[in-house]
Amino acid sequence: MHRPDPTTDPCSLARGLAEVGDWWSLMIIREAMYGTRRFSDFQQNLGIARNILSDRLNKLVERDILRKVDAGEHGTRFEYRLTDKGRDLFVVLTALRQWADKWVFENEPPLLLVDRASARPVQPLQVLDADGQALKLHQVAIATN
Amino acid sequence: MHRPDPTTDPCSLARGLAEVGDWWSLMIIREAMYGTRRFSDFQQNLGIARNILSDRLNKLVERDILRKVDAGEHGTRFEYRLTDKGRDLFVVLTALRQWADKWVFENEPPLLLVDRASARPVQPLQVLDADGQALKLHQVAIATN
DNA sequence: CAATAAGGTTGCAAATCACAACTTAATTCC
DNA sequence: GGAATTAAGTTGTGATTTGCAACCTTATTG
Repeated sequence: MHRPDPTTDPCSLARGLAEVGDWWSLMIIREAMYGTRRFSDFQQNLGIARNILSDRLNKLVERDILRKVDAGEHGTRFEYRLTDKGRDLFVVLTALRQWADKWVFENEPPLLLVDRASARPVQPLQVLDADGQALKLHQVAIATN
Repeated sequence: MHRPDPTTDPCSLARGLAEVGDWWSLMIIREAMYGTRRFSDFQQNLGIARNILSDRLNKLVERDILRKVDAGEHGTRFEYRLTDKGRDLFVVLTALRQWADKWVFENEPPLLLVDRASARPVQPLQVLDADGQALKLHQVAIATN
């Protein structure tokens, strides 16, 4: 990927993509959100090659999205857990999930994201203005900070 | 990318990723949201190789995220425009943008997404339950539909 | 004390990507 | 009205990244 150096790109979208915008990274993050923590479990649940998994886990740890924790006292078993930064990707993954629910499955998704307490589906995400009004693409602009 | 065949994966996240989860595809979609429509303009604004751009544009058209429109009557000039499906990715890109604003730029993003009418920044996206209460990752579950 | 499991690393073949050059058709320039 | 330029690609070639399988090392288990 010889794209414009993301570490100097002023667009946060590009910077975000550079950190997590990769098939396996996102699948690992999804899996972590489902509760997976161990190398072997990621490997089996995702069917990913071990070297690729190793590489992605290291990168995600580098970027402070996962934390590598010693599990079992002897330094031979580890857990990879989401950091706050990683956990915050929940909104992003939810947005993509909802998009695909709507457009790929045409509103008949086989799996549904629900509120654990009430078992009712979560609301569709919306971009809101400062007064809480939903905004469409053509109603927004990019301003310099 | 030898990942589990996304066309049969019941997880909409995986299906969504298979459609747009690629650096260049997302940058093209971002660019399209900024108003870019022509092959040459995408090429120059993104600094992407022409064959890769050609490939990604074709795939995005295939997937009904962009529409290829004849501009100028003679079939030699074209425009690539977002479809409704493509435009709906606005929420996804906004979620990622906000995440990077917060975590990569540490709340000092150089560029800001604002409401065009009031020039005030848009609200941070939140996953809400059916009653409008914000939900955290650990409060949700996946249910079969 | 041999076998298995966890968590990797290494080597190699296959797929993907980037860059540059070429193509074709229309338009503008002189 | 011929020459140069622009739009929108396609093709070829080499570099990079990926995937798969095999190997390694340090516990634990039987």
